[in-house]
Amino acid sequence: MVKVLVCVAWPYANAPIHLGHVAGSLLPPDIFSKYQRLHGNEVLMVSGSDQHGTPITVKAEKEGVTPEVIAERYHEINKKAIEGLDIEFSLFTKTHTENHFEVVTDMFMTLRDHGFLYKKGTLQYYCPKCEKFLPDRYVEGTCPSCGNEKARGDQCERCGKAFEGGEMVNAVCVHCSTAPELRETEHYFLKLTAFQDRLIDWISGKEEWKSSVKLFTKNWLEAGLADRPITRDMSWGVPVPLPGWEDKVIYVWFDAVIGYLSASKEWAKRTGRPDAWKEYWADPSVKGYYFLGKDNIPFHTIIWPAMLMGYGGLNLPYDVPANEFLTFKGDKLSKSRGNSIDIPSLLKSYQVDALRYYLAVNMPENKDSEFTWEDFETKINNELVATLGNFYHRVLSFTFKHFGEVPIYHGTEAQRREVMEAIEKARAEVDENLQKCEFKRGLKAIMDLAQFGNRYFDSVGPWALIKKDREQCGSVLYLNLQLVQALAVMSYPFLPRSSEGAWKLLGHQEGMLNKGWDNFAVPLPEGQKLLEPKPLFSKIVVEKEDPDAAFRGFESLNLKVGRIIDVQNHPNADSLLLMQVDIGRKVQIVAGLKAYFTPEELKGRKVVVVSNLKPAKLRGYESQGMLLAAESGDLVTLLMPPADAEPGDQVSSGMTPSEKQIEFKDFQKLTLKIGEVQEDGGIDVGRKLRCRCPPGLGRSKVPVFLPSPEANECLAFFTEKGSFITADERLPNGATVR
RNA sequence: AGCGGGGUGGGGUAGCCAGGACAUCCCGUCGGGCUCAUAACCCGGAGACCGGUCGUUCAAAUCGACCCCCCGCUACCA
Repeated sequence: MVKVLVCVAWPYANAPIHLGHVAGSLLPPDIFSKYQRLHGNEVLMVSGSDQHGTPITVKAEKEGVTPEVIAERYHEINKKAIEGLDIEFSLFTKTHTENHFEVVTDMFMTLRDHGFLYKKGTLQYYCPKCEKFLPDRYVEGTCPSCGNEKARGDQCERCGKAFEGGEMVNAVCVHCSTAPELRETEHYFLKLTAFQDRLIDWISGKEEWKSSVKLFTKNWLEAGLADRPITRDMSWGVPVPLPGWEDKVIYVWFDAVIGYLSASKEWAKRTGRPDAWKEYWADPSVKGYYFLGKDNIPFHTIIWPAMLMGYGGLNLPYDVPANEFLTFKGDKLSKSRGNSIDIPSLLKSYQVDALRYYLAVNMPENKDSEFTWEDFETKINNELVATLGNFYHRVLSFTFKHFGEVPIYHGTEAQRREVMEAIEKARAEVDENLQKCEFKRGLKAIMDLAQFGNRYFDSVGPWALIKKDREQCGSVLYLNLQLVQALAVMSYPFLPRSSEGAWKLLGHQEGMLNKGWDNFAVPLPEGQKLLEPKPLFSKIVVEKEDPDAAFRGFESLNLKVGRIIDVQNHPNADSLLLMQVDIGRKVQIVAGLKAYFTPEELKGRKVVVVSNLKPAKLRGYESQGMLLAAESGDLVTLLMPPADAEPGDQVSSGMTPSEKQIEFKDFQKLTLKIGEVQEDGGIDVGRKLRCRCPPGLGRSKVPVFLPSPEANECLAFFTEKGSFITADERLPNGATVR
């Protein structure tokens, strides 16, 4: 019996967790821990909600509530979702607790005593009336560079100039409009640079780490570490435990990783053995596993180890089996089909084990994987139900019907050995892979055994034997039941419900966990009464796709007719133009068109604008949309709205454009091309496509939307008045629009 | 554009770090079998010149160079 520490990345408490969290960082440690417990090992598995930091205060301000309200709300939601998925923590706590504050304080003070923290002063705005330092986003003033009167503390949103302390003109506090004064404020910094060499040494010994994790860490270390500030001027967080620092808190990234330790201590207190945590942290033979997504790697392979080195006496991570991401391209479609991807509604529609199976079999262990409803449906129905579920059920129901109990075994040892060897082979493979945190392979070994079971059942043909030789039939069923038992035990880490279900149907009184991992090889007690079996898994039906689904992607774009009012050169970039465009309201757009147009050519032109693009700063100036242009080699032309179009007209193409903002990268995924209208109403974009458009298109070049790059159908652009957007006749068919 | 990861039969994947005999497995597909089982199960077939080009080697999916495409982060991408 050994002890194992399992640490799970702390979900941030400003939103509900989604399937990506589950597949990436929650399910893997649960499988691992269940496996370890089945082996009789003692597992301490901890995590909790990461509740501090600015995103939570911002959300709280928006809703007009305190940060606690937000942090607690999502803590509860997420805790429930995790429990619903049968993921069992020793403790799933949160960071806004007295215990956590104490542990963070201890870490802070110890690192400070050991000389790994130092103070550094910076100039920052201070409001004399509110009597506090103002975080950057709480200061407004006039930008000295572009004259924008609504510039914020650190940077002007219009021209993007970054301010040094005090550069902004007429700064005011956004709360009370008092002019703030500049004061020197101090912050603590973690001396990461001091650990660089030790970390490099430590990493080099990590043969068992995934190559991606190790390589990423190595590159980061070789690029050189920088000391990082670990305190901030705000009030939501862990207070800095020093006199005179009452208005500051510990930076969230510093406090959150300490959660592993504080949760372990909290767990120990709760179990009534306050020192029990040391068994997992101070005994060098105990391995600590940290499960997280790839975005979190440096915190667990560099920063947290550095903190632990600086603190002293505690174990560093043994393995960090970080996963990639589970993505959902079908997310939008899923909503239109009445399927939602959030966990509570998934749990309402599908069995927990079905979800766990799909997420495990599709786990992003080595590269991003994608959740699709179609794949979900086929994997559940054709693998989980058809292979494993069917084997359980055909064996249990046939035996129950004809014997009602575990039959007596009259067969030969050779016959028994054939089955036991298959079981042993699967056992060895599952052991080998789960110990290395290779979950997909482990699951595959289980499914292979289920397949062996089906083959075996077929080969011995109990349905024929029962008519000829009841005794012999009982013997082969006995061996099949033995396989069922082995599968039940082995699959427990992945599929705990059905596993225990099968275990009970075999008539066992004692719980599986008590019996433990090795028990699946033990002979079943002959004569043990079976329970009446019912199928452990059911097939699922995912609703049919909506016929318009192909064009839903177009709805994510909110296109409007605009008129360019003013154009200036971007003061700070070679290729960018800065323009004001009327799209019913006035927006500023930054476009990389300087090489193709002069400001005079553009002024006054009607254009097509993506109006719901998420604003972004380009070389400092905010761009609140984008002009659609077609390009082919050196030829770049703007799309042309029809004569009757007015600024603000919707280019809806008969769909319902979304009001939601679209990320630029998502916009880039859409396929927009130039095509030529054919006699028969089709459109040639280099190859011929059917066009989903109303009549009235002349023979001309037009922009079209394709549901996918390979689609054979497209949608032309037309306004709410029904007139078409066109494009320059010189463009070749298939030119791209962006 | 820079950095990292990836491109393997229709879809999804293993193998690649430690090159070598028929390129793995799942799904789908085609043909057959069975009828205990949730039209589930079992057997067999078809289907891949392992993104492209060039190189190293007796031998490359596996090593190297260059190029193309996808994904993530970063950026004077809008």
